[in-house]
Amino acid sequence: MQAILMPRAADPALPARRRAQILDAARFCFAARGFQHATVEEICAEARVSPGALYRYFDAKADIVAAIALDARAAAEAMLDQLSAGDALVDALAEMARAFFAAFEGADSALLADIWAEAARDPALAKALATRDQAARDRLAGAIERAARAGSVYPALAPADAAETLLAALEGMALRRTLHASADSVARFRGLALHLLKPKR
Amino acid sequence: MQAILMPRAADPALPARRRAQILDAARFCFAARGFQHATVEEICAEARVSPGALYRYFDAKADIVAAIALDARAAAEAMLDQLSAGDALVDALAEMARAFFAAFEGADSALLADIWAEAARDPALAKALATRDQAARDRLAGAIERAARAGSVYPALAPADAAETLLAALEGMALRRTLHASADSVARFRGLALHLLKPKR
DNA sequence: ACCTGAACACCGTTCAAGT
DNA sequence: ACCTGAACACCGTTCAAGT
Repeated sequence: MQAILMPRAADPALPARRRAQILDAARFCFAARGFQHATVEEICAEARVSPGALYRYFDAKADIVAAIALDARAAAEAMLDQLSAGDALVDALAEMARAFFAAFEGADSALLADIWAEAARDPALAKALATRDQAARDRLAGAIERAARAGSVYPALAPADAAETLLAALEGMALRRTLHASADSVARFRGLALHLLKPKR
Repeated sequence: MQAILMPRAADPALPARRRAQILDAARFCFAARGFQHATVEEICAEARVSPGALYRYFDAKADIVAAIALDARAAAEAMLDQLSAGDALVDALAEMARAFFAAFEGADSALLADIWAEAARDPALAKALATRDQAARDRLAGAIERAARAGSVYPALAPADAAETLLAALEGMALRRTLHASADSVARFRGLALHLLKPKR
């Protein structure tokens, strides 16, 4: 009888597994049919769960969106972790730009804009993004400062300002690839970094 | 009888008037309740027309959105027309940035991101935006080139590249204001223009 | 020609019922 | 505890009927 009133805890890893299962399905559906166009029903079918089950793990479709949006940006920003080696900062930045643009290419191109659109109307997502962004900015500013101290670059701006300006340009260029799918965005970003950071050679 | 088969054309200005009436109402509703949150029913109530009437003038809600998005950008980009006076190019650019940021402030902050999100999945809007954007870029590049020829700036990049980079940074900074409502975006953009254009003094 | 408004289709979300 | 799936509420869009 106690066994009924206080049932043994079922698989404690189940919630995490279900979440992953749903997120995977959502990623698939968003990539296939676009971000707002994919329906909860489709996600459920792909994840093989009922709507009721989905809503047990996420409060709303927007939450799924937010989780995936954060993941997408985190993956693209992970490049910034490799920036500690101060020697070839500009090359490392160009590589980061390449990775960032690639992350939001093709079917995912709408995702970048959608993240901003969601953030503009969802304070919780905006806050989560801001936290992540602050970390990215700090890492970039730190890399610039170290390189400057080592004498390998002569930044035209304070490290924090240079970092913010570079990230803004990166974001803007990524968005603008929607209009003119210019293959030279990476080169342009590299050129900007070059002129803002003025490396030794 | 002919009068019935071929009725005299009613007020030929009516379609334009109705469109303006609906767009005004939509602008009001979007500003009040946000962009995706405003319903067609609300817009109809505000414009004092029935849904059927609205759909006579617009094929879909997305078209209303697109029309307003284009208008908003056009207004902000109109600043670029004042750029022909080559003497204080950097100051003029800073003023343009201020106007651009102001256009997408507060309730309209989501609008900027929504424009990009819509463009990413609506080729027609993307094309319209691309055309407008090309014109803006050309005007900016022209202003830079004239200033360079006059010897008042010494741009670090080719005019076209400088223009594209500046517009990308402008866009990115405008978006990033969603995260940190930094009041110094204008100053930062001015700093970037300064370093890319290197004015005489 | 232009409009109305009820009806339709669709989709995010909930909840009573199951195991 | 976890899940199902029918039902609900809402909203973009259409269309038969009016003038």
